[in-house]
Amino acid sequence: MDLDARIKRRQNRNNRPRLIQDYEPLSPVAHIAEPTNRGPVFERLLDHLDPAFDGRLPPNAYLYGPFGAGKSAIVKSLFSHLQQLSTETKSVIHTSTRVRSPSPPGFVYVDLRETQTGFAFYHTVLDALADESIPEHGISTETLRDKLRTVLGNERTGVVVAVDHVGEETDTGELVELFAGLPSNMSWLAIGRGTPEETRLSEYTATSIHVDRYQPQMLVDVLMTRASEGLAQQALSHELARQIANWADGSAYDALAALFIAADRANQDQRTRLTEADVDAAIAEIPQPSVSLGRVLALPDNKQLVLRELVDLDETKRASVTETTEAIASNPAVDLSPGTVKRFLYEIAEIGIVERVQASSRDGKGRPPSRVELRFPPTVFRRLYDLKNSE
DNA sequence: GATCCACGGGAATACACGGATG
DNA sequence: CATCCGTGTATTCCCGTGGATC
Repeated sequence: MDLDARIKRRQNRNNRPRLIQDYEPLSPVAHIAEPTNRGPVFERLLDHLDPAFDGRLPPNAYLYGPFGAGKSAIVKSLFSHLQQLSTETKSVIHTSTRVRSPSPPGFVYVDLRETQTGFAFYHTVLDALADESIPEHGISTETLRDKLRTVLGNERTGVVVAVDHVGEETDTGELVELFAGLPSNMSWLAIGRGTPEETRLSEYTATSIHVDRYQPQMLVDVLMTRASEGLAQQALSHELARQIANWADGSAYDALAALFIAADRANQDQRTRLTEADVDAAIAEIPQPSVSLGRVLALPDNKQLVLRELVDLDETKRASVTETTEAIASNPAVDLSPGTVKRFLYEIAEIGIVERVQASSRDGKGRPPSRVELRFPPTVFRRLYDLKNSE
């Protein structure tokens, strides 16, 4: 928690006891700086990255494990520390008259959820490596790649790129394609869910590191830590945390989503403590299986806008894609043609963020319509979307 | 089959913006 | 400075295909 948050929290205290002090620590897609209880995984990653400390480039590798095991949190945290270290070391070397001390590689983290095209990928990497700002328009992908080659040519040791969420929108073949034609002083750490074999990443990597789901006790710790940062004192009992943890089956994502919804529900009721009914209701709201809100919140703005309207739509307006389209497109807040809204709905369904469910074929002629059902908990999306768009 | 919608791929068009040109 | 050009992205539109009933 940063200082601003601490001060804000003191301010709020004076009004009246507020259950929710801060949504951020409760968010299942926010990663806190130091993930708890993940020491062994850090150690294995550091073993793999060990050559970096001698100024050599580690080979390609693959970190994999189930949904909500903390993979992204671990790598984000680790890479930001390593990058900082790398920058500091380099500046020391620059200002020192003595040479010969090994130059560490650079470390860049790329999330393929936000970086889906080759253009976006090269842009992100380049932006992290170059001091100058990189244009986002009027420049070809090929030019961007050339620039990246040039920058890498000046890197003594090279760069390690963490590529998160391989296998969602971007598969192994596309990953390899992105690195094709780039200098060999660039290696990658892929992160995904599938095993090295089923993703064929074993063909490209020397090392695979597996992350296991959380043990229930670890999840309880995670929940208590987040609750202490985001909620009023004593709002979450140890017993309720245990219930959530047991249900979540090792997924910190699911556990935090449940906590978030339960807290929101209690807050609506003007209570300052969570009850078992809050938790039950929360669990009922989370679809199984569900898709990460990280993916939802990484969609283009207008697609998120369509979803934001969708989650508030009356049940009766959701009977068919056509009806849903009309309801959303007729909203003045949505400046899109009905055709586009419909297109978006189909595309969002195609990638599994909503699911088309065929109506029990009844009256009428022609192909029976289908309605869309959410594959993510609406309460969390609603709050996070509104928070993000109110700033 | 014939007919009626639902779907969804992909072409066409509009757009935003950095850079080049005059 | 005003304008045009090149490029990737967003939006819109078109139309063939899929799947149901009669």
